Amino acid sequence: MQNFNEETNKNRNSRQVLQYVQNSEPTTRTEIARKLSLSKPTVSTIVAELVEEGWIIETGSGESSASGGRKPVNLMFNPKKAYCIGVDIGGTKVAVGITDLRGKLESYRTFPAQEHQDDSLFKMIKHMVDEMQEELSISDSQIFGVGAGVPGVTDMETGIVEEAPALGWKEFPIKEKLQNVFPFPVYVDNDVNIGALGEHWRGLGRNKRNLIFIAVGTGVGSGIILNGQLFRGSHYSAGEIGYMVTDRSLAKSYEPAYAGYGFLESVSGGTSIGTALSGRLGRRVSAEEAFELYRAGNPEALEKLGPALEHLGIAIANYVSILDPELIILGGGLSQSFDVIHPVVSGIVRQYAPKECEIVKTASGKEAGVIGAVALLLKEHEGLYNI
Amino acid sequence: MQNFNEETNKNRNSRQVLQYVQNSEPTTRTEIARKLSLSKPTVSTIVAELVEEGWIIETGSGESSASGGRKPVNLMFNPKKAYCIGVDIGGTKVAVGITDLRGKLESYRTFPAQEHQDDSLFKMIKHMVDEMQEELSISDSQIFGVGAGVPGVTDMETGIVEEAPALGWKEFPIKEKLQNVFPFPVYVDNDVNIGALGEHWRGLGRNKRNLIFIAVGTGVGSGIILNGQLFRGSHYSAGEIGYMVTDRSLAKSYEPAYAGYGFLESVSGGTSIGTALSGRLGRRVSAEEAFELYRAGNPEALEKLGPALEHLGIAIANYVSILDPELIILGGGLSQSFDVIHPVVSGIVRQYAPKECEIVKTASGKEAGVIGAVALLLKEHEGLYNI
DNA sequence: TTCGTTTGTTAACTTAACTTACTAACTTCT
DNA sequence: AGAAGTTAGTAAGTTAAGTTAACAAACGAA
Repeated sequence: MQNFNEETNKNRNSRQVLQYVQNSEPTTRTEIARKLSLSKPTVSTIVAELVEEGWIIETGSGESSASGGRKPVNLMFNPKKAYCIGVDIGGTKVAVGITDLRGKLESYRTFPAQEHQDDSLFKMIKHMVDEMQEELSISDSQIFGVGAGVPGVTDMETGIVEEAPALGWKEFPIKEKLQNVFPFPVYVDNDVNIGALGEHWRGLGRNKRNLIFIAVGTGVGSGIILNGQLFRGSHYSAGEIGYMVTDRSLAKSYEPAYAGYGFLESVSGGTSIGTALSGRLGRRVSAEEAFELYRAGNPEALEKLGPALEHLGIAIANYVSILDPELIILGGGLSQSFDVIHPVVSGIVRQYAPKECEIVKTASGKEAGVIGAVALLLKEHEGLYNI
Repeated sequence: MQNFNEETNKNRNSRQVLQYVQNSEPTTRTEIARKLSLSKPTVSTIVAELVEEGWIIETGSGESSASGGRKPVNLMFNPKKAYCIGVDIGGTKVAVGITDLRGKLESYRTFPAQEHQDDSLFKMIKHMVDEMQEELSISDSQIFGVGAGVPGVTDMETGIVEEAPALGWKEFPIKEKLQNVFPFPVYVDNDVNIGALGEHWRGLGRNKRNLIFIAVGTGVGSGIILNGQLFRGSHYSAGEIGYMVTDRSLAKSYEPAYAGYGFLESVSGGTSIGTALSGRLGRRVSAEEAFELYRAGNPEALEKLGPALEHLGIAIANYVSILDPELIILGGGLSQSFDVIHPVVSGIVRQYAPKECEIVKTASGKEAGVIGAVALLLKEHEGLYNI
């Protein structure tokens, strides 16, 4: 029974049990046996092993049922069995954190990205992690692995960043670089995918099978979770909503906001909104300021921002038409102006898409990137433990 | 070892072996053992069972390898172990066929849809199948099951057609109706999903992990295969490309071609193309005729058809931006004018989408619907056999 | 205190892998 | 032609990981 193809049967069952305990705390051996349709002895041996290894903790006995009988032993998942490192590399700052297996942040720190280049960056990351480990007295053997997010198209498997304009990287072997400083398994993906994973694991997308995370900032990008799995596409470029065209006539003459920018981000991205209004008003306006003016009913702002929001709305409606997701989560810098964006976008979705779809603003804070990176690690890592 | 959760381990391995034999004919016990990393004895016992049951046939011995040694016994999959019924219900005609497990059509016949309504339709289908079974001398016990395609939004699980305008159905329990006449497992899905499954199984999409099948006819619809699995969305309405908006300004004023029609099918669907040109020329023109005039360089046709094709191109480019598929297959009535459509569409995709994507015309014939329906049956059926 | 109930364990059995050791069949080298 | 070397497939025995059946432990209530 050693092998049914790379994965032993026992391991499967152990994983199922551990997963069940996680999702149904507190639980008992008998309950597990019933729910997973395994026999009681099987569950007992598996639980014994998991308790031995420290994945599961027996906590006092629970309540016996109405009709009497022996009280069950409560079983709880032990989220401190191991710790995870999450790294969120952004254009301006780098965030590093250590979480437990539940995604609870135990320690977190950031440093400016620009000060360091190439190898010095990774030494700095390692240094931060070492400090945090010391602080929390977590030994290397307790570390499960490293997950990292990068703002650019990334090949999960080779770990090479095809292109990350914000960092000036091209064909950059980030996984290798991280692996050089960390003696743990390393997983890398792009920042929007990480955002989607984070929302699915710990954010508003918990228990949703199909969701889209859209980050509207300088550019517009999105991560797609279908059937509970991140969908990356054939060339790791699924979710490039920034390239969506929402106006045939306009598309013929549009100018990319930056080289390599797509249509949508050129008409609805943060930079474009700012510059468009700046041109109209004759002074430099930031995107936030533009929204502020829009809220105040400034006519120029209404004139310039209105269409930008409509384009975004159409792009999202198109997403709904194609993928029929359960939930769309908006994140990124512009999600601060969700109060302005939401009515326009959801009106357009209702008007044009065949099905409705809830659209919400992300509830995660600054640490979302780090937690998403940890979600990536736990999803991809082929260990006993799995989200 | 009875249960690791609904599915025994043995069954998994049997299925893997059978699948391997199918895809790698002819093969041998030793090769299977190597490729699936199972031991030789294990493979021998599994193969013995499969031969006993008739799934696998031993054909003469093969060639021994370069360095000598005993000649292996060649193993072949037996596609005649069972037969499948495929039903393709269209607005104008109904097609029924019987195929073997490879999807080879053994018998096929059609009849007009309108002549029959409600229960009479299903009696007719059953009658046709009975005739074909007799002709081929296939007993009920050899029938694997029934797959069926319907032109409308269909809930795979309950088997209820939400709405099929072409047939005048609403909340129609088609699975139940078919189950009433057939004593075999029945699976139903909508026609574009079936088209996608057919292309993936026997068409141009073989061995592709991610593909889109787009049917351009009266309306525009699509089926999505991601990671080798049909993606249906949260409300069974994924792939509704007909609702995609490709022009913000135009969308504000467009009139649906029919009630419930989306933007894209209203500007690029077959009916709209015909009527648009009819209006311009002052006489009734069919879509085919419109393409004919376009090929001949007729200025009115260029003026009306050009934008329609561009809208379709943008919709497909948006698809590529979002899903990054490996292949897009065009089908439906208008794919006859692929020579006209392809240059426009692929030019637009190259211009606006972040990655390239091959776009081809379906190579399947009239029987595609029946074969796709069989593909659905084999995908969904939880038997030993699986595509 | 005793009885019914529920939890969890122990013991014996079953299944389906595995390993090791074989036979069978074939090629090639001498 | 016969020996040596190679590869295919089988037989016998072992091991892992389940199963069922029976029982001990713990508890509530009559």
